[in-house]
Amino acid sequence: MPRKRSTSVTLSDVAERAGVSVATASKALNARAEVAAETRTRVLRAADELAFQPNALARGLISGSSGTIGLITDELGGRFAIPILLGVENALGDEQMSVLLCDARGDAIRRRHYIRTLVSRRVDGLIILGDRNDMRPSLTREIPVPVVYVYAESDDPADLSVLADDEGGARLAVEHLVGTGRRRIAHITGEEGYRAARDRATGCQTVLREHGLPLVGGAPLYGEWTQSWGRRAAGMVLRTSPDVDAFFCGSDQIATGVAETVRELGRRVPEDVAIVGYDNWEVFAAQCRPPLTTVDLNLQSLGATAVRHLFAALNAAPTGGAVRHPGRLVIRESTVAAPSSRHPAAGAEPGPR
Amino acid sequence: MPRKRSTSVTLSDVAERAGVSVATASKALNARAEVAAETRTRVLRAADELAFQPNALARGLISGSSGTIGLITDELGGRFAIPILLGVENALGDEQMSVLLCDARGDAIRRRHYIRTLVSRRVDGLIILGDRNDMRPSLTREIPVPVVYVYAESDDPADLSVLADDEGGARLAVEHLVGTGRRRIAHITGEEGYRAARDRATGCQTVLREHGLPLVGGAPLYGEWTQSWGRRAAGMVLRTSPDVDAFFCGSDQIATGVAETVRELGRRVPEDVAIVGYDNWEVFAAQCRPPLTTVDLNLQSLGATAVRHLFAALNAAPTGGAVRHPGRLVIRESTVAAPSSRHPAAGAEPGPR
DNA sequence: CTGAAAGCGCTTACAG
DNA sequence: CTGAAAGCGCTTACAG
Repeated sequence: MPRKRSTSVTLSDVAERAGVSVATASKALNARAEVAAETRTRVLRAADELAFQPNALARGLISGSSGTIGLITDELGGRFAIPILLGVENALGDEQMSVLLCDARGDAIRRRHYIRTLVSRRVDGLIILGDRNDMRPSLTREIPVPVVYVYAESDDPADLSVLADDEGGARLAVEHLVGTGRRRIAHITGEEGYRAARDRATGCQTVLREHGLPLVGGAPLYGEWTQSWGRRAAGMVLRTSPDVDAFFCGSDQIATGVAETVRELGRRVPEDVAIVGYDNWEVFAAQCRPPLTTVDLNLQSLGATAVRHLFAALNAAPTGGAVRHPGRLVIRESTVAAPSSRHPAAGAEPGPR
Repeated sequence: MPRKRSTSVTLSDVAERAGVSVATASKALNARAEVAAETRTRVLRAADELAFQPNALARGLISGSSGTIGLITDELGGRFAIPILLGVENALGDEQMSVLLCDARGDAIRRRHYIRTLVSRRVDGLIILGDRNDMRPSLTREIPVPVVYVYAESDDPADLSVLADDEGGARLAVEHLVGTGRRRIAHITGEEGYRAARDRATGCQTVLREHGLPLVGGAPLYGEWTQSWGRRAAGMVLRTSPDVDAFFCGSDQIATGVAETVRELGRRVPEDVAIVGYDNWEVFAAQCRPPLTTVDLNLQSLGATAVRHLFAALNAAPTGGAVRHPGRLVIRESTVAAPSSRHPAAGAEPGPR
């Protein structure tokens, strides 16, 4: 419990210094029309000299709105929460809103506790940020303010959920592969338990079917979201289907592992085998040998979209349903040879700086 | 601007339903002593039935304290902010405090704006979270509440800064290498402009000097914080100093690159060459071939420490100075051969699941 | 043990 | 154009 705060400058301090009433001071500072220009200047100067900062708590009490949004995350540590969070925070800043951050760590008790706290703090709305694109139980019933689910879908169709468009992202990737002449494409991805993995596989298979192409190996290779799974799976595919000419991978980590094995088994990327990752996680995608073509989920803009929907719900009747936010393809050298590659031999490392 | 909120349940609703005054209701809910047990039960039941949540804004107005802490980050996207943030958020939760999160994106204008906003919201204290351990200008003068700097040091010695102990971390790493018999140690690290890089180099060189050992190559190899720099630098060292028997790296990313090159040039890790990373960034450290021994900065507990110091400052006269938070060594197979390594040949990949 | 009253810092009709 | 008054939802001396 903090010690009693040193009293800060208050509106009546400003009013006194400007020689007006607090009512007039308030109007002057809030740029209401009915204040004489000269009076306003005086008040503004006084406020400035005293470094007056209006008490947002008092304002909130009156307006019934705190100017804050609660953001409850499942797992901040994951690699999806942060970009989304950044998009949310940025979009809220434009609206003079602040974000109260709570990390529930995937614990239902904690989540409940945080919801109570945030309601008590009179947040104007709530964003529930999931750690995977999957379905999850609605929490809206216990929350008296508008709620938007992000990177997780509420199981109540009356709730609004903003999701990454995994099927669409996979389409972009595989269409790119087909468009650059690949015909023997395999799909190595993460755990089948993730809807994201299944949706990407669906998008991949749909495109192949549209082009009358087979999926090498006959089925997606589900496994783990790790480089080591990428290495192993690539080894299996290269052994059983040596004519494979492209890998579409469920993540950049997997793609990095795939690239290592392809390289070690003596195939050239992209000349012999193309590789596409997913996530555009720079530390992997840009540092892979060669750098990875990959799908960027546009997570920041997904976060901003969520905020836009939340504001719509604050101002009007909320709408439900799932919004799929599109990704984009980032093309690097793992699918298309660099314009001026001096040494076609693998292993050429770019120079410093 | 949100629409006028649907009026929420208020203390007088509770009081009315319980048949008491708001004053009594307040006392009952706050567990003050001077309330009859029977009255309290009645009030609590009424509050429960109405799902009453006290208005934190009103409470804050009275107490002069909002029960929130402002957290201003430089770059949430970096890999250090999140673990620290988690530690901070968790420690604050234990104290019933919420965190208002603002990402300044390294922009001084934004930072100023956020400081004003947070002061206006009457945060009880502020945490300034840097994106590198370096020195930076103090902001304390413009902030009327206690401030703690984390993962960045204020240039005003009267301010309190909590930093990662990079020199100590490097000592742990190099002492481990020396202790396991390495004598020809090289140091490959990131940009010299980072104090973290320089401090780690200092720690490394100090330990070597204490043991009368040379630094292979004569000086630390400063470069970039990337795998590709690790690959290049390792190639250089192996060419010019083929008797090198260990690499201490400034990051796990660099170490990953080093491991790749060492492997490709036919040396075994750890038999011929040991590698130590820095950061314990799991997606790199655990997925490296072989998994990396590395220094964990204990960032979560660093965040908790910062909160502890902030609370001390809230309750008493603040103290200044820089606190160095210790890291710890995480030992994996890049320095010590696994107990039962069946195939000493490189490339053995662990099984699935 | 209970309740009426004052007040936290501000805004907003409403008189003047 | 300005200011006195009421009120946002709560807590806290202070009477009773």
